Amino acid sequence: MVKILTGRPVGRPREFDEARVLAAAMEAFWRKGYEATSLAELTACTGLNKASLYRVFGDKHQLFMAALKNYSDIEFRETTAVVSADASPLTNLRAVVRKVYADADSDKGCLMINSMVELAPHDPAVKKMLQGFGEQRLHAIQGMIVQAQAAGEIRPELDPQKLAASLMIAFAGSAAMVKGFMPGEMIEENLENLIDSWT
Amino acid sequence: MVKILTGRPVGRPREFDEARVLAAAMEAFWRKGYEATSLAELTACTGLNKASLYRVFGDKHQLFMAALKNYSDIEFRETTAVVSADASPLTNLRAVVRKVYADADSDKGCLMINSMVELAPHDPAVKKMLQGFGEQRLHAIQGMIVQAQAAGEIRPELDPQKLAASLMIAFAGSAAMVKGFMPGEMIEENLENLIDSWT
DNA sequence: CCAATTTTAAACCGATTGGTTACAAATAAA
DNA sequence: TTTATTTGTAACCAATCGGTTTAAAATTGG
Repeated sequence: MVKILTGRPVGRPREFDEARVLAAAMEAFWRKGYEATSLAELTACTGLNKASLYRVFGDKHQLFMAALKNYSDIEFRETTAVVSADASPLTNLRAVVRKVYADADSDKGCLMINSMVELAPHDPAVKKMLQGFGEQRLHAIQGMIVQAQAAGEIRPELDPQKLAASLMIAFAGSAAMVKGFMPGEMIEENLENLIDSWT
Repeated sequence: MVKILTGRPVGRPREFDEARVLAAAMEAFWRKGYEATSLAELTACTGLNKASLYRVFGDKHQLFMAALKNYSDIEFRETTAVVSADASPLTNLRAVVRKVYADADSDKGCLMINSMVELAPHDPAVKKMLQGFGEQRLHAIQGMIVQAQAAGEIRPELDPQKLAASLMIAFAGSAAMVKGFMPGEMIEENLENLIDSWT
């Protein structure tokens, strides 16, 4: 017997959009952190009840991991999207910097940095996932720096690996400071100055 | 009737040292964060039972605030202690930088940065306290930079306020990155390079 | 010794936590 | 129309949460 592929699955159709639910959960974790976000809040902001949430996403920790991955995917996709083929490498790097700090401008900061601070030391799964995301970004930034050096826009004697690391640290610091201490403009200016010091 | 001042207070003598208890609580919050540290863990690591803990320090939030202030006091005192009268301003600044990143070298990071990320956006009392600690450090660093410029050790055209801000951001980023992504040596090198770029 | 005072220990508290189960509703396939 | 399958709702669960109360133990002062 060959199974007929009708577009519709058997059983009662679900009344929610999986992507929207994940986005709502991500927003909650982003705003309040993992521990401080209760299942009750999650059901409230997603509109789903616990049972549905569990069947689709697993437990709270699995849902969090999915939300974290979702955040990284979106952030990385949107950030790489700002580089344009006809711009100079340095111009593109500046665009990426602007995008990154614009994302973390609200007092929510960056979900990846928030999670690294709150969870990484005692949550191996989160730590491993974040290390992957970090490597991905470190290499992407390093690649852009190498290109800019080839184009003569960044001083060639500077080590691309070290520059990339310093930019990552500045990103992390920005995401932390914006949550309680420094105004966005001060952070923006600092990032611009950092890039300027490379030229 | 004049009250006689005998050294010993009336009533049953307490069996614990207040400073040691606060240090133990601080350590717990530092390692696991505010939300993830339960009263049960606090009683376990301090040795006190809930009733004693509450009578002496108030509720969990008050205890946390005391622990946070304790952390800041200790860190600031120890850091300023490394500056020596006979060293050059820049040498002292380098010593401070080494001390700061040495403190955050473990994967516990820095309790102030941890708290800023976890709590500041939705805890006004914590946010206000951290802003105070931040201003204190910003001014101290800025003062050292001005001194170093007067001594001709840092380029005079650089804005001391901006340099101090960039160092604070680098500190915050270091404290975040050490918790899950970057090895201590990479962070150390980055901070050294930052200071070098000012000379 | 007795009264006042303070600390300790443990039982106790309602509320909330993350998580499950039982069942009715809604659909496709037969 | 019946059966299988999946979803949504809500009641339910034990464990833990932060916090309080009660009473015994230990001290000073009279």
